[in-house]
Amino acid sequence: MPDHPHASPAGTLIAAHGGRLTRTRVAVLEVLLAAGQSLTHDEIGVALSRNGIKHDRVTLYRTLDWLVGAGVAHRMIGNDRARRFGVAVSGPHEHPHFHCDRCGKVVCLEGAQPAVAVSLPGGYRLDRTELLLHGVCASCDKGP
Amino acid sequence: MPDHPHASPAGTLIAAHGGRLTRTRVAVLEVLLAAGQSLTHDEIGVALSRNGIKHDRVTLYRTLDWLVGAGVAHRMIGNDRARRFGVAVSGPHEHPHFHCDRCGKVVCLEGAQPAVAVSLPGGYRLDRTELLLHGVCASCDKGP
DNA sequence: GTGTAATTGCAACATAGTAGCATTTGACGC
DNA sequence: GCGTCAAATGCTACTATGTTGCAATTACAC
Repeated sequence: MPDHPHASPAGTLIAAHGGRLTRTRVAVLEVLLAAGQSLTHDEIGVALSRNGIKHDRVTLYRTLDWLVGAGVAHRMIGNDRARRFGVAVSGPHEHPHFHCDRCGKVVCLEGAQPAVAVSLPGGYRLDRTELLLHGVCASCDKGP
Repeated sequence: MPDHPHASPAGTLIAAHGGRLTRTRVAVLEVLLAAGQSLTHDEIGVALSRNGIKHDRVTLYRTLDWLVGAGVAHRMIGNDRARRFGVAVSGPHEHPHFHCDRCGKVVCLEGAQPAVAVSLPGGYRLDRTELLLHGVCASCDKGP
């Protein structure tokens, strides 16, 4: 394992949120940073194993919960009812998502959330809106 | 139990889709029609029991699958990662949904989906967009 | 180095949904 | 009405996803 974990971007990010710097946290965050897209617990677990990081299923869940609580990562629910995690790039999570109906991949779209005007029933209070685009991603569209 | 199941709106709807008219199907569809909002399998199960309809958990899943396959009902995933079912009122499911973050209730909003312009990465193909509004519903906002 | 509270790892539990298969039953022809 | 038969049901058992409790370990402050 690297002997200067504080030097990595992941380590810096964790320290900045007052968390203890542990093997699993650094590794998970590095996976998320490298992925550039949302991943399920399972995909993250596989990536950790590939990187030679021994870990427990529960620890992974708790690590991700901590990352979400610290505002470092965000969580969303896919059509397959599995939660997906990604790094929270810019504060509140106010940008559209694209969900590939073929492979289940979820990517964050860069453009800001377009303002939408919807009439809510009386008494309802709106906190935030989430725009989800469904379709087929580039890699799935090429291959069969 | 009623002795003329074909006479009910639920019975007519089922027959129109070439399905067999069974106790569970009629009862489930009646519950959905009466609800006016999306329900989880569990909520539907409770409603069935209240109506004195004996049923099995698996049968309920399969009944709901059939209803979705026949285009009579639609399915969506809530933040609690449970599937919710509702009657498909108007063909494709192209209207916004409101999700109450307090009680988890999901309601279909009547207004049509506003057109949104989002730039998709190259090679991505868009099928449909889903607009999800998060907030607190009227009944949750009143009571603590 | 030592103390201590945050993390981890394990086992058990919980919830949502699916699969296989024997039994029951709705629809249809008679 | 009565028999036939595939569709639908009701079991049991299983998978997948996620959570809880608790004892052992470990990062960090001193």
